[in-house]
Amino acid sequence: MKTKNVADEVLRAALALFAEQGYANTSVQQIVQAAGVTKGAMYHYFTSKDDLLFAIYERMLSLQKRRLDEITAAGGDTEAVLRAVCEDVVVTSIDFLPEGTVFFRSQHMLTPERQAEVKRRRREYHDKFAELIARGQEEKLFRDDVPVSVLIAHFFSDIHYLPHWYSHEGPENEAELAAQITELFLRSLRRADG
Amino acid sequence: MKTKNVADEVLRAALALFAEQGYANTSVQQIVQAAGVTKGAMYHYFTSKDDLLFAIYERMLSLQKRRLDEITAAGGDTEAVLRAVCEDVVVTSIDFLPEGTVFFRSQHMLTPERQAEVKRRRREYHDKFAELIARGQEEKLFRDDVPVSVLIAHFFSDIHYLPHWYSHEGPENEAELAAQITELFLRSLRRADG
DNA sequence: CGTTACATACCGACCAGACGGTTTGGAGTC
DNA sequence: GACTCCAAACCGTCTGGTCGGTATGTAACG
Repeated sequence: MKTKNVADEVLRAALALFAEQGYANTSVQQIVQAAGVTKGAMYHYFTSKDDLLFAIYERMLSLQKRRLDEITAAGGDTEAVLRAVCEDVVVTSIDFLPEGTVFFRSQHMLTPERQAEVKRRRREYHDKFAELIARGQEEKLFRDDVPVSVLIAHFFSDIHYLPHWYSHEGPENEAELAAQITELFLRSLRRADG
Repeated sequence: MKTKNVADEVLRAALALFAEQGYANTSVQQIVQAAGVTKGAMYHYFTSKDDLLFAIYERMLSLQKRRLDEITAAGGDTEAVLRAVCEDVVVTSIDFLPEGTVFFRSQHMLTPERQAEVKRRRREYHDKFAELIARGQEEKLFRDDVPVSVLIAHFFSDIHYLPHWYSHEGPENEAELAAQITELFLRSLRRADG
């Protein structure tokens, strides 16, 4: 149990510092100091500074994938499922705002192998998302005059941008915001004639 | 004339390296080496590494603002102006992809004063953009059931995301893509009943 | 035209300190 | 006494930035 606490505390501190100052600009010294442990302790649980960063990615990727799987497994008509997926990922992104900041800003700081791993896992997610849109197109619900890749980028851009502008002090309630963003996306996605 | 070349060459090299490796991960040594000049020459024209970064921001901010001013000055009905503005900023962002990468990724590496300056200039841009949307709302063209701040974020998220997924080798023609993204945005912006 | 006076442009060796990471050693537990 | 867990001292490398010095240009003066 103590084991967990040290490693967790280090990760927590690393996340906060990476989000605030960026990965390359944060020293291992700062991290262990903020976590209240020593370098020896940290290097006992992690093999490198890079390892710390990847642990953050690992957590995010697993979480997102799990939630996507749960929602699609529950089933329902295409637009309802897509709406649920979109709203959920917005809410989740708000709940994990620092993770998002680090996630999108520091990907290029990972070792090439780990970058590839992150890319692979993200593509898995995108592909499953693309399937939903393709299904909607077959059902003549969604437009097909714009490439699916553009439609997907159009949605994920909102997710990506959230950490840059959303403030917990702001007026927006997170569930409400999720509904609004999702509605904007679905509106642009639907056929004009449908 | 020689003066210009050295400073320009340094900026060009810095931009490429910052985009590729990130600001904090790029050394002054690498920059001057890539530019084919010495550190002494560089520090003759720039006062610090930070100065280099800010010069990149300065160029981008000036360019965007100038283009926005030109388009709004030309006039026209609200949706046409907004469409022109949106398409232009997409195209410009594609033309300046490395600048965009650095712009969005390394803002937090600037000194606090310069961060504030960038923020101020960006707000200027946003405010002018917001005016267009407000005008469209008054004319009952655009929806008003979603906060303007959310609508703006919804559009700029696409701009922000471009450097992360757009590839010059890809199938998308830039003007076409600009039209598509703009159309998606406008569709979600218009009143449902209108 | 020769000479002095000064500015601008640039070189590259150099520095102090911070960096990520390693090693050593000891305290606690089984 | 073997093992886990961690503290602290330590190491070689690389960093942004500095500085003494030089090369080139140009303007003024006699």
